[in-house]
Amino acid sequence: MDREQFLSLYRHSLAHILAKAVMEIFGRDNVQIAIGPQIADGMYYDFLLPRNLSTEDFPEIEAKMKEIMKRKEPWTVKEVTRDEALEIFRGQKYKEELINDLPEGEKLTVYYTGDDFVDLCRGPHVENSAELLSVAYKIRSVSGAYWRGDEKRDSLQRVYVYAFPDQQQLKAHLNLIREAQERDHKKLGKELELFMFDETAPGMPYWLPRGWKLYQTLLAYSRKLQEKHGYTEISAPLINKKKLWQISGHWAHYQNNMFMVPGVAGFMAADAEIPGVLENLQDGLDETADVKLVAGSPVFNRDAEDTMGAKPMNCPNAMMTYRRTVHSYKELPIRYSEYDVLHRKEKSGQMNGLFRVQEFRQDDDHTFVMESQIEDEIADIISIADEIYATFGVTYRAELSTRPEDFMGDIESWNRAEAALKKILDDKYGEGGYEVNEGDGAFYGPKIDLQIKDALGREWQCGTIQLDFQLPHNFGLTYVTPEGGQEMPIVIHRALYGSLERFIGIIIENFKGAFPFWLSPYQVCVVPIRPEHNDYAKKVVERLEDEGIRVEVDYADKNMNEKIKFAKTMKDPYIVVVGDKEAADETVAITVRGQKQQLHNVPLETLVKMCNRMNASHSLELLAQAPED
RNA sequence: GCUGAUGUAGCUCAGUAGGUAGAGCGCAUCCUUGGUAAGGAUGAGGUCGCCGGUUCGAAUCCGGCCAUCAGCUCCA
Repeated sequence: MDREQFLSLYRHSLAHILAKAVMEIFGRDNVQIAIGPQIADGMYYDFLLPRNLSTEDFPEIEAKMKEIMKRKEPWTVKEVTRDEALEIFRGQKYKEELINDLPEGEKLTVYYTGDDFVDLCRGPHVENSAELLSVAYKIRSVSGAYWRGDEKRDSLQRVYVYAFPDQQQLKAHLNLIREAQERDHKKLGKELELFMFDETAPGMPYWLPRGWKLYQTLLAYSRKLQEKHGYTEISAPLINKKKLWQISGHWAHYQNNMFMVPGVAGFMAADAEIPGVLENLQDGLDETADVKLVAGSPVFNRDAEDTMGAKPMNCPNAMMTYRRTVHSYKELPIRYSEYDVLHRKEKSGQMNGLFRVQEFRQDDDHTFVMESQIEDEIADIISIADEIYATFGVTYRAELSTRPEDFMGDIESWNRAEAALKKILDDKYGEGGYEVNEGDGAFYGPKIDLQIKDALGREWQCGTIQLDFQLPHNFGLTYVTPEGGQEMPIVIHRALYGSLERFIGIIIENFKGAFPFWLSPYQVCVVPIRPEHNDYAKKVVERLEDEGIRVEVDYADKNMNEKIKFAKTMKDPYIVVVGDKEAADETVAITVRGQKQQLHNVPLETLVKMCNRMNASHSLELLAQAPED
C-alpha cells in the first residue's frame, strides 16, 4: 500500500470514529450525520447538532475518539440493497437523501464500527479500531457549512481534524502552517508599512508610502509591457447614473454588489413612521421593522433617475468609449486598458486582507475584435501572461470554461469561439495540458482562467480572459466592414494580475516580503556613519535617484546600528554604508539582503550599474557581488 | 449572510473572586560620536472597539451593534 492509499484508509476510518464519538456525546437520536470526507491535511465531518460546538468541546471529543479506538472494535463491511440501506439509516435524513440520490441498482456498502455505529461508505477501512491508535490527530476547528454547499439548505457544523500517520508528521504539518502564518500578508503588510485598514472603510485598503511605491511599480511594469503590445490606456467615471447599469445588465443582475448613491426624492415635511420595512430584500417577508423618519430627513430613492452606482467593473464605460465614434474594421483590434478604482460590495464575513476587498483596481482591458482576430489576440494576451508570471517566478496553469446552458447569442459563434480558444490552448500547452470546465463559462461567452502557484504550492486565480458577445450587443456596438456593412465586434475582457490588491497580497506571501530588487518599495538604504558623512551620503543618494533608483536615507545623528536595523526590518535589498573611507574613495560598502558578507570598496558607479542591471532585467535574484565588467 | 473566535498605548501582548490599567518595542528630550540587527537615563502616551443593561462600582458579568481572524458560501 502506498502512502496515498494509507492516508486515505485511516483518514476515512478516523472520520467514522469522529462521527461515532459525536453521537455518543450528544446521544444518537440528537445527531444527524452528513458526510465526512478526507481532505489535504486530515478530514472533516458535518453534523446537525442540538447546540453549537466551540473550542471547549474539542478535548472531550478528542478523548472520546481515543476511548472508542481503545475498545479495539472490529469493523465489518456489508453489501446492501437500497431498501436495506434506507432501513438501516432510517431517521438520518442526510443519509436517506444520499441513498435516494444513488442510481437504481447500485450496490451500497455500509461499514460497522463495533455493532452500534454504522456509516454509508465506499471504503475501504481498517479492520479494527486498534489500527488507528498510532495515528496522530487533532481537532483543528469547527465551522459552519451548508448541506451540499447550498446556502439555502441546512446549516451544519463541520468539525475539521488534522490527521497524520504519526506525531512527527503532524508536527511537520503544524510547522508548515506556522510558516504560512509568518508569510501572512496582513502581518507583513503592517511590519513593512505597506498598507492599513480602518473600520470606517471595511475592505478598502489605505496604501502607505512604501506600499504605494510597490503598487506604482507594478502599474508601471504593466503599462510598459502593454504599450509594447499596442494597448492604449483610458480612464472613465467611477460612478454613473443607473441608466448605464440598466443597459449593461448590472442593474438587474449585480445591484446587490454595488455601492449606490441613491437619488433624493425630497425631504420629510413632518415626522413619520413607516411600518413593514424589510432589512434585506432577500430575507423574505417574515422580518420587518418600523422605521422612524424625522422632519427634514432626506428621502432617498434608489429607483430615482439620478441614482448613481459606483462601478464594479470597467466594461460598461469601455463600451461607451468605443461607441463615441464610428469604427472601421481597419482600426481593430482596439485595446482599451484601464486601472480605475472599482467597488464591489461584499457580504460581511467575506473580506480577507488584500485577498478579498471592496475597493480595488484591476489591470483591466477590453479589446474589440472581429471574430477572425480572436485567435491571434488571445495568443498575444497569453504571451503577455507568460512574461508577467515568469517575472514573478510563479508557474501557472490554464482552465477553459465552455458554454453554459443559459448561454446568450447564437450557437455558431459559440462553437467557433470555443474552437479558437481550444486551438490556442492546444498549441500552447498541448492537448490535455489544461483543464476544461464544461458548461462553466459565463452566459455571455467562454473564458480562460489562469491559476498561478505560489512558493508554498498554493493556487490562486489571477488572470482571466473572457470573450463577450453580450455587452457589444447591449450597447449596440458596430464596426464598418470592408463591404460597407455593419458588424458587431466581439469584446475580449482580460486581466492578468487580476486585482492589483490580491496580486500584491499573493506576492507578499510568495516572497515573504523580501521582494526582488526591481519591486522593492525602497531598493537602497543609505546609512551615513556620522553626521559628517551626510554630504557624501547625499551625493550617493542623488546619483542613485538620478537613475530612477528608489533610495531612502537617514541623516539623523544616531547610532548607525539603529539605521541598519530599520533597513533590515524593512527588508531593503541593499544597505549602503558610507563613512570616512567611502567618502575619500568615492566608494560604498554594500550589505546585500540575506547575505552575511559585505561588499567593500565598491565604486559608486559600480553600485549604479548593479542597480540598473537588476531594474532593467526585473531579475528575481539580488546581485550579491560586484560584476566583472 | 452562516459557524467559531478575537478587539486593552502607534506595534506585540500581560491584566477576572467586578474596586477607574501594566510590560517590551516605538516616540520625545538629554547623554553616548558609533563600521553592519536593539548603548544609557528621563518622560509623554490609554473614553480598555461602540452603545445599552446589571451593580454602590464594569476592561472584567449580560445584551445589541461594528470591525477583524479561521472556515462555509460567493468571488478578482
